[in-house]
Amino acid sequence: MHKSRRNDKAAAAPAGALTMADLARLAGVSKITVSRALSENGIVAAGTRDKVRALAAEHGYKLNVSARNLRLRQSHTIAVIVEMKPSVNRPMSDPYPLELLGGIAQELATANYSVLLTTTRQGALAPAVQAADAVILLGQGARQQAVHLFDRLRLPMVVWGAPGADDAHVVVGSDNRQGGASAAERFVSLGRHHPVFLGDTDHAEMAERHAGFVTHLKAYGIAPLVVNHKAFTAESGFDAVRVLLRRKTHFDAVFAINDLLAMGAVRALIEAGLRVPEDVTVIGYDDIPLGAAFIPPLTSVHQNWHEGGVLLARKALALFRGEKVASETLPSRLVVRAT
Amino acid sequence: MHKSRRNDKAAAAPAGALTMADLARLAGVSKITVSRALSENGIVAAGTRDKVRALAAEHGYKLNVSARNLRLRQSHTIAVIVEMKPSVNRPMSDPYPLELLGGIAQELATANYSVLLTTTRQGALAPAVQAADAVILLGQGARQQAVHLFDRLRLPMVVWGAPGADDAHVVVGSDNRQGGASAAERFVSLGRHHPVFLGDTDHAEMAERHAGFVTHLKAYGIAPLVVNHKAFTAESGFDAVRVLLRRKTHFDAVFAINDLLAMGAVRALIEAGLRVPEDVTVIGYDDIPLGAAFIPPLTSVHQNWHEGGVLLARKALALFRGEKVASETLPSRLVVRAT
DNA sequence: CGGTATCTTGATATCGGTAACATTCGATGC
DNA sequence: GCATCGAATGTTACCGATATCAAGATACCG
Repeated sequence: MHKSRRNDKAAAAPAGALTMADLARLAGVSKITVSRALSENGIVAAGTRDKVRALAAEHGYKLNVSARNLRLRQSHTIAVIVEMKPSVNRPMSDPYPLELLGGIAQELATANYSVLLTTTRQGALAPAVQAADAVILLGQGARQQAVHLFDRLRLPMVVWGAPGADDAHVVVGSDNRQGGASAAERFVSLGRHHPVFLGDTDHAEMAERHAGFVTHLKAYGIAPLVVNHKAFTAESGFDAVRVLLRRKTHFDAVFAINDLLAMGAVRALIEAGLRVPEDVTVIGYDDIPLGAAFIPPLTSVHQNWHEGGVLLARKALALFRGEKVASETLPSRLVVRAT
Repeated sequence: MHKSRRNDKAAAAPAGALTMADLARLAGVSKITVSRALSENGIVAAGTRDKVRALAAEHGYKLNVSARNLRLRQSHTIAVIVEMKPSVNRPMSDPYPLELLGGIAQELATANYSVLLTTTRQGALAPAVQAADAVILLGQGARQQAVHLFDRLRLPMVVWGAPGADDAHVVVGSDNRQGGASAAERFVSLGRHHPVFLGDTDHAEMAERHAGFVTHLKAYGIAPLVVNHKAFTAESGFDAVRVLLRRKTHFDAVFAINDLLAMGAVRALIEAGLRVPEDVTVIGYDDIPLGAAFIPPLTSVHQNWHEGGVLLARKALALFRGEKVASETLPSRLVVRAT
């Protein structure tokens, strides 16, 4: 009554400043009883519980998360660090970070956890990141950064990407090697003997696709022509294939490590008067929506990003709980369409 | 020494359990002195400050954010709610939520704020959301939801979208009306007299684009053919144009409210033997990276999402501080390429 | 040299919850 | 009828930081 706290500052933040103590007074019980009544597994008489809950609802009581986190010594928060590098040769057209994010958010929400989002590019990490229970790292060149962060934060960490030799941290990713193999498999089953691999073999994930592709073909005595290509755009795919055609290279199949490259390739082939897939078969990677809407609809290797996000979240939580967690690779599957 | 706290649970969370009190003991000063030494504007002797800071760095001291937030009665957190509706007719290929998110994260980081990410789709909001200092809402059908949330949370809120009649909350969006007008402008300057509008006029933002487009043309006595179209995919753009061609509709320009639609339209035109842009000019909307990589490169209306994110963040913070904040519309601009 | 102004540091209380232990009270057993 | 048990609730003490007010140390003034 006498404490005119309501007149503080903007009265915005402390507006709903109803605490458990207030609620306890209203209900004629003690703080702890209120706490127990509101908590899921508190041992309270049904009558009291209902009364308290009704009162809480009526007055719009909000639990003070900071207080609880402080007392419980945990944050109920997982930090997600997204590497935002709108690099020249890798347009941010990829919907994948957002899909991963969606999966992560969904899974963590069901576990009653919050997602704290941070992007690199901004200099320092938000201070709250170090308070998180665990960290999930998304991004391409994430590897070195990951180690760096790990040392600095000393937090459980899960990384999205290609599993590497260094197993310093848990990695979740889709099976790029198998993806490459499934493309090879299809070429073989179609009787193609002169396939071309189009992509950047220096990139960790792409290297996996390349390895899977080459290895599988080798079993059939087929050695693909590898066109090492740094850029990831449709235009560069178009150009690459045009160069092949101009040189009169003989090939009857193209596996591009990315749908844009594949679409560019298809366009170049058609423009040169070749038929797709009769003369040359083309397989892309990522199965982006545009590929399905492409004309002709693109055959592509699909990755399940949403599920990847869910998995990342689960592993991060498990890691925090001190459970033993292993890296995991998600299967990818070839979606056969018209090319 | 005697407190074997280290053996708690997984020893993961309380591992770096170095508190200010510990640090104070090490430095031979009191807690509050440590607090002041670490805070930016604390009044402490230079010697003490350096000593404390060195000690903190050496032992990897981490500030307990929960404790500070509790004491300071604020969360230093802004909740971002992303409406994730992987609806059939609106593929999540749009990179825009991620770009907005990037802008928001960047701006908030410089203000030393954290981003708490939540998606709809998950039933209940994370409990931490109500602790946030403000809320930013991203998503298409956000409008009704927004009001609902506003009432429930009683938090300052900023919404991304088209400014509507109801000014219950602050809205940031790009100028769809102007975007539509700039497409019209280009058609006029090219001397096109039979333009087609392709898109869903029921959708708030699209309706704005339509209005701008029609209004601008009207000044020149031109009435476009409006093809009301619910879907947002390339395929549906393709189909829509094919229908027009089959009906022998006469038109020399197409304005699609989305790049995918536009690309589908271009494809249909080319397939029908028409030349783009000589016979029919096509303008898309959003200027997605895919469009630039399209063959031929797509002319499109560009929206500055990153800046939009920054603006959303700024307004959310201002709102929290109790400042007067108005809705704002960002200019969009036509990027002329080959179509 | 006494006294006050300034600078630096400290003791204490507090933010809003929850764990651990204590207490009350009715029910049950013998 | 008395002891015992268990359910329901309360008391107290924290979690780790910071604001407030007070006190000690040092410098400066006439």
